[in-house]
Amino acid sequence: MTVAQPTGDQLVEMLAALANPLRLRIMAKLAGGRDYVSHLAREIGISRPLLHMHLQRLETAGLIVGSLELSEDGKAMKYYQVAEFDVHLTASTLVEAAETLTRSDPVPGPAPKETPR
Amino acid sequence: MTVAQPTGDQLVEMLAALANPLRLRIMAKLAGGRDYVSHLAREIGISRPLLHMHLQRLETAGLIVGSLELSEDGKAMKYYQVAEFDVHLTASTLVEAAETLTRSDPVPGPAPKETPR
DNA sequence: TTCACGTGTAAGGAATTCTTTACATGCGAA
DNA sequence: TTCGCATGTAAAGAATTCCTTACACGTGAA
Repeated sequence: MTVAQPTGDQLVEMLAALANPLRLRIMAKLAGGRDYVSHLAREIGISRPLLHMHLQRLETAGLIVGSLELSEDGKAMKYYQVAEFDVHLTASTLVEAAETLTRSDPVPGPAPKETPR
Repeated sequence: MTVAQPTGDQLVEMLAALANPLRLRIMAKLAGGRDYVSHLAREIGISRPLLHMHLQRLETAGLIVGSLELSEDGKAMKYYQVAEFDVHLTASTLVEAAETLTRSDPVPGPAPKETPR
């Protein structure tokens, strides 16, 4: 599935996933070809659990896809590869995205008032 | 100045700035026309100090531009408006961005080793 | 059996980010 | 002078995110 114009929530998740130097490098590495977790961790020079966490974040955001495969010598290998995506960031695309925001922050309730001194 | 293909560090900063529902709404609001801080805070329904911080984050990222102006009745008004930007997110653009990453995380030093049990 | 290498995940602390509260300034109008 | 509305910022707590350490399991080869 190709992500082009995601909803506001999806966009926020994607951007948050990409807004990290480490994850950006991970994406770049994977863009050069699929790889499995342990090997990729050594490539990049970080611990496997840490990479694992970042991979999850990227996968949840729909930026990469993982598949568990069995190597010839019987080992379980988890391969990841970049998903297809093409996101355009522009004032107008942000407006569209903001319209479909459901989550979180600004509670539509009463505006917090600033205590006048 | 129009931002099109920012450096890795700049991109991370921009994405981090946009990866927040509140700031996305702020961008969307400002895309509909420039506004000053207090008014915008009421519009969106958040406290002014909070908005102030988010605006700073957006401005630092180069996504908005602020200008302090004097209203006719002598009040200092800080107007913000969206900057021009056009960022394309694709596997290949990420690769380019990652090449110019200077900051932070993965220390090029020795890879942290996982204690074998 | 032990070692090397693959997987996953939980627990804890460090570091950031987000948010509120509170105080500071300045100007015009009542 | 006081009030309303504009600005900015500091301090403190809550909530997240990031990272390390440590444990779990499984398989093939020595």
